[in-house]
Amino acid sequence: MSSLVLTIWLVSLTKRLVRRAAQPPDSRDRLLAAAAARFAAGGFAGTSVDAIAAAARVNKAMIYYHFGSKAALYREILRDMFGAVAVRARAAAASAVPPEDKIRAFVEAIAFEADARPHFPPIWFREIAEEGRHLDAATVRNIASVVTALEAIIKEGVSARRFRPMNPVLVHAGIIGPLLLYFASGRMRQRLGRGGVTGASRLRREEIVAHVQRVALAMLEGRQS
Amino acid sequence: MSSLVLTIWLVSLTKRLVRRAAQPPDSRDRLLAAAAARFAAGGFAGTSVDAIAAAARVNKAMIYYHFGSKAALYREILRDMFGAVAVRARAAAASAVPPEDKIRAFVEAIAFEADARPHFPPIWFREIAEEGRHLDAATVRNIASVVTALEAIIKEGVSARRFRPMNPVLVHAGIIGPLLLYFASGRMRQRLGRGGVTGASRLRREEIVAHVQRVALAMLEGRQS
DNA sequence: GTCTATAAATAGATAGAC
DNA sequence: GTCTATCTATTTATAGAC
Repeated sequence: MSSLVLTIWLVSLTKRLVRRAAQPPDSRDRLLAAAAARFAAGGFAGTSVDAIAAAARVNKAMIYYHFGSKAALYREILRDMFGAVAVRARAAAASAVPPEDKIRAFVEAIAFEADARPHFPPIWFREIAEEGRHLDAATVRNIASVVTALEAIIKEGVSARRFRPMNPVLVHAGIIGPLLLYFASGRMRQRLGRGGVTGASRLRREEIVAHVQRVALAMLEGRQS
Repeated sequence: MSSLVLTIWLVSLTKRLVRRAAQPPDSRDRLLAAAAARFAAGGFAGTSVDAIAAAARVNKAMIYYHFGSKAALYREILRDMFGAVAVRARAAAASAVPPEDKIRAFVEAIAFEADARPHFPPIWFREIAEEGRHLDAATVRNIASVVTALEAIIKEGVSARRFRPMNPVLVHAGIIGPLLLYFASGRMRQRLGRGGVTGASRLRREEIVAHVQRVALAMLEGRQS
């Protein structure tokens, strides 16, 4: 490697490090993280740009500098969120394992994203309630591809005579519904637990994931009607 | 029946009919109905009192006359909603049928309320996402009693050696999650259906209810690990 | 019970200096 | 890229006439 190239690379690295030292995470990333958390807790309408800027400890005008509008910032979060879920769901469908394991991997994929992006379950719930008013065409395609990935797994299982045919949307609801409910309701469950509901605060992540995996497989393997 | 009683009854009936003719449903009821629909579609923060008043075709000041504030109007809707669900869930648990039928009745109770109050699934989703910020103590008790009713059914089934012991919150999530998702996502499913997702617009109410009933019973009867 | 007018606070967004 | 100051529209809520 020529010393010129090395020098250029060193200079650019130094610049980046200096910038990071001055304002640790990039203001754009800080805004994305803060906005995701605030939108999850308060919804699009319930979250002001002032609140986002304060949570990110960034000047409000930076939202308009980076994203152009509050709505565009929100769309960016939706795109990232559903994009990541779609990638992981497609990966589960494409892996080289038996269909039963693909169903388990699909369930785990949703749970993984709920852990990686805690804003994802509440925001998904809100978007459902809102009838997808904020979703752009690309995001709708991503959501559709999650269901399509599940459909492909089911079809494969049916071809291999291990599953019986089922409406993929029905299976999807049986998986996504309980999982999102669990991940989005942490605080609510604790409140119910203090109110005397047995097992509300005790329910663990591995239990619900295993439960949803068993339920989905039991239905697909069709041991009852 | 004395003619005096008859006359009093006729006069009161006439008064009511005249009032109804002048302003068909009571302005209070119109506001409650309009607010429920708007809060479901837009959330608490996303719905203005102007929008509610316009939808109810009632003057905005009537909201403050009848309810005192936007928040109090919203709480009134939550109280009615969760009160009705709790009553119906407890009725399912208290009926004189075998535990299997009580589970089926519990599922049907949720579905019945989702039909009777279409604002109920989206608003429940929103309250979960919001971590129950708008819920007063009475409403939290009502929600808890829904889970408690389910717990009583499970315990009865366990005593009768027909169910195995299960965390009621887990069973609850498996029932409520898919049901709310189905009832809240009508428009979203149609959009996915147009986007090419198989069976998205085809899925019928009776299918999902029967599915959730079977799933809950399969888990409780414990034919697999 | 119903309505108009308006107060008071907060919202999203922009201009322009640095 | 960052910040201050500010414009404009909208928000919840109330006062007071009818």
